[in-house]
Amino acid sequence: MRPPTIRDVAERAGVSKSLVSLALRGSDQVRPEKRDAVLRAAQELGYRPNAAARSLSEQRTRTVGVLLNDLRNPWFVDLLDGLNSLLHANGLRMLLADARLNRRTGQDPADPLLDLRVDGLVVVGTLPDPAALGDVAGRVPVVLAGSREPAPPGVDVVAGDDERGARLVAEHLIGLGHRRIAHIAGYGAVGRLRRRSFEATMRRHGLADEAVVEPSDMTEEGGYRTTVRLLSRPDRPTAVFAVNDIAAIGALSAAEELGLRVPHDLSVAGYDNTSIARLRHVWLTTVDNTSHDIGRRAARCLLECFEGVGGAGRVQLTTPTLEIRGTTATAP
Amino acid sequence: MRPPTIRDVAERAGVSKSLVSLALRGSDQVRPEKRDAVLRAAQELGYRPNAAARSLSEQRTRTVGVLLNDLRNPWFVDLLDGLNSLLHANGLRMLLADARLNRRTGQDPADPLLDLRVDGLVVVGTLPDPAALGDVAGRVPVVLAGSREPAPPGVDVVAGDDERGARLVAEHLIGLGHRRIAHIAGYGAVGRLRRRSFEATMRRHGLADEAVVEPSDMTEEGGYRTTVRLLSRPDRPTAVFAVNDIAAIGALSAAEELGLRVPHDLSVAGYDNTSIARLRHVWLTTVDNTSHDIGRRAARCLLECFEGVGGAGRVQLTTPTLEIRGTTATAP
DNA sequence: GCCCCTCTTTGGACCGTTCCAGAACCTGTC
DNA sequence: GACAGGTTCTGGAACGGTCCAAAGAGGGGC
Repeated sequence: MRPPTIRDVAERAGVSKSLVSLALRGSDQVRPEKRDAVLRAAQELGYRPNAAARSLSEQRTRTVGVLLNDLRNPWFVDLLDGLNSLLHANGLRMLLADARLNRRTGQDPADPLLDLRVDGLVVVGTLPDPAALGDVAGRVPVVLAGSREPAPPGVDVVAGDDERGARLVAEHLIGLGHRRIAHIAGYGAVGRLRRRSFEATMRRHGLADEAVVEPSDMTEEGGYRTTVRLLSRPDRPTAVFAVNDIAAIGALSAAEELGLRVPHDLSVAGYDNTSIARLRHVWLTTVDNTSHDIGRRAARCLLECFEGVGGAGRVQLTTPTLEIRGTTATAP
Repeated sequence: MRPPTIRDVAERAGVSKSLVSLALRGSDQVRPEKRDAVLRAAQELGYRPNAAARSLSEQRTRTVGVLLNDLRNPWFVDLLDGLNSLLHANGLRMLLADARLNRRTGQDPADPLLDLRVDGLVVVGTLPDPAALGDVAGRVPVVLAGSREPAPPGVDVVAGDDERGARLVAEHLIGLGHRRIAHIAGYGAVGRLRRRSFEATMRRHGLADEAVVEPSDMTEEGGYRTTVRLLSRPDRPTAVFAVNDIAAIGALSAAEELGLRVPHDLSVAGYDNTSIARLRHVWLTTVDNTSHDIGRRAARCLLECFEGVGGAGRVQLTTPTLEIRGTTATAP
């Protein structure tokens, strides 16, 4: 009792398998009555084309692989949404893989996707091992989305403008009268850009000496510990700008624990506008990266690659906006 | 410049393609020197077996489809982890699909997975349209994980014991001296079971008249609104048990807004032990569903189905545990 | 009636694997 | 040196689609 094949449909409709193939793909070379007969037969048998056979023959899978670095930090959800909407409209399906899940096996996290011969690859966020991308990029179009890691030649990058976003936050805090402002920094390209832009903005406002920068690992725990350190200094900052929302949440906890009220005694800002920042209980001032737009652009990039246009190693930046919520206020 | 095929490897190693196939799959029928020659040739050419061709020939894809209902609520992350560990150990890959993303197209969200001829399907959480599963279950082994929706015949179910979990929460609150306890209820099987068990436990402790139940849509917004309603009653409850963590977060916001301190004036408990509940800033008392274990069991179910054993429509329940954190305390 | 042209339809090759029956190659025995 | 019996290796047939060259059907003009 195996699933019906195109030959079964052909037999039932009384035509050749070639005609079934033509009819099912909506060719206008087929006489209407035959087309209807084929469609009816397919319907009655519950026929579904076999994707493996099709991609073997077509030499393409109509599938785009999406490599996520960590499902736990849900900042990428909107990005996927944007990506999917455009890919879907072009008859492509999306295959998700979690780099963290496959990491333990020692092989490249993209391997399963490459075995499946995906037509393109979207790498979302910062990868554990960006070097491995070089090989991959030679075989299949690759787009980096949401992170500005240095890309191998020929790989397009779509991401938010981290420098602009960090500047928005810094200027927002300075505008509120804060002078002593701390930055919980992160790693990778994202961490570096946000940090540099924060420092530059402080300098431009003559506050170079008031800027405090402490590194963190971009987790809640890291944000917490870093903030405890920051707030224990004699010259305590009145505002903290965290490299991402998760670290900002850690900062909130630290403030709370040390008896400081947010935003009355301490202002806190994050980055990414994750769903956590939008929780009323958190209501974190943060930067919105227009992730949906990033996803759409990444999709467009890939589509262009398929047509032989793209792949020029372009870097596209989207313009982030500041989401002012409840964790920032005028300096005490 | 197409990727090398098994024939290219055969030519380079000076053997037939059949032998390459044998050698690459680790057969012990191959003389060591030939095996090494094949492996070297494959390595040099950067050969990767074509998954489409293989599954066409093998009549199986070595792939399990995982249908998620919503990536936004990250309670399923541990579940995936458990699922993946066992599947991976058995040479199976995991393919994620988001039911919500594909919903807009009107087709069944499992369609892309079925076109790919996945060997099995794991449905994670409550589906928008459970009826559609009936058809699918006839074609391919299906396991429902993490939700106790009524399953079509032959579909196995693995989930946490919601009744037990809800009882744990109710008894915890009662033990803390709370009498007037509210439940923010949800929908679906999960919502019904947790609610019933809450009510039964209250009754068993002679508190049937003190139990207040209000429905919600299991979102943060819903939890917020429901709690505002609850706390505006003349006979205000001193504890709130929410159907899930997200709704509990909404409850926290409502309490905060109405000037009630948690847990001093109001105790709040959730369900699922999501990463949000673990945030220090939230530190929510909640029920841990042992999701990792649920994932492993779901994987085992599928593996049994592949061997013709399972598929008996069994229901397996795991034993949840109570995570007591900072949002519950003795009654005021 | 014949030829040509266009519109439909068809058989067969091909995509890259696995699987299987049988060929080729050893090794030892008489 | 022939033969048996085991171990290695190979060619060709699947698997289920797409694609293409060519065959068939119809219609119009002579």
